[in-house]
Amino acid sequence: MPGSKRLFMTAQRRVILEELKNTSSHPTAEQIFDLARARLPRISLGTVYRNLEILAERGMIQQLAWAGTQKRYDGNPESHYHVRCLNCGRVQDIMVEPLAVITEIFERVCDYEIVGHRLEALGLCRRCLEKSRNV
Amino acid sequence: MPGSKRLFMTAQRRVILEELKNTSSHPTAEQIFDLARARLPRISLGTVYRNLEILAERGMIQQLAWAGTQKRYDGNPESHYHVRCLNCGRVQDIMVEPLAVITEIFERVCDYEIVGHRLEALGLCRRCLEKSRNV
DNA sequence: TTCTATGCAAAGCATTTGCAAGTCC
DNA sequence: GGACTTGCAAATGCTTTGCATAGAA
Repeated sequence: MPGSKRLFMTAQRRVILEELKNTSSHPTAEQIFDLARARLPRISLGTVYRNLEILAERGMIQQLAWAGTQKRYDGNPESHYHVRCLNCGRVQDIMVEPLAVITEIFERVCDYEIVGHRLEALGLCRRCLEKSRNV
Repeated sequence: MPGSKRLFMTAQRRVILEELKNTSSHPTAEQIFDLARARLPRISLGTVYRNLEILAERGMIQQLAWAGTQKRYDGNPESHYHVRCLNCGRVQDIMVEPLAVITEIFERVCDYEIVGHRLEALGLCRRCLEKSRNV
């Protein structure tokens, strides 16, 4: 079962966690690797992936994973929504309370016991909108 | 721009489309490949991927990028929601109109132009609920 | 001292692509 | 006939894994 092993707080793990907490850009593993390598030049990409996996498993961070896209990571473990720019791929937080109405509606129309949902909005960020206006 | 080319209805394309329309199981490309190969033994996986891409681009089918590692496909091009059973992994269609309120709310709290969203409910299907009751 | 983690490189997996030959309209 | 597709195989891109060594408690 996940979480049954002891968790050593190595320099690598601490740096990864810190960098993730210090950004709101929902970076990819590669971007986190770059941030971490600036502080620990010998850290490897494999270590970054391994730690991101472990930290997500323990609920210390969030993994934003949709098939067909690169995974992104969020230092905020609280559940919240995101918007993704279809043009540049940027992901940002949405400051909205979880929508209970979704659970209510879904429970009414199917015979599942609904325990949650994953919702991500798709759109165009202001930067990309402006760029396309100036073509 | 997508859709500017003529679209030939080859045997491969027809079979892929038919198999997708005939199932409600939201198969992966590989599963569609197996279904198609039963009818066209020489079809290649690359052709399946290419056609799924083209058909989705033209709005004839849907590409579902859910949590997980593989994309899934839906022969129903109308946008609709899905529930996933956390226990057995089954995915089923939800017969609900797209919730416009989601777009409204998201547009109010961020400066993106929202063009859509992906929403997947998570829960336990009746079969799994009954099984757990009988333990 | 023991269990856990790291670096490195190789492997894995889903998907995409180049190309010559074939097919559709 | 010309545009579009196919099969095949190689390439790509992201992620995971094996293994010997290093580090944490």
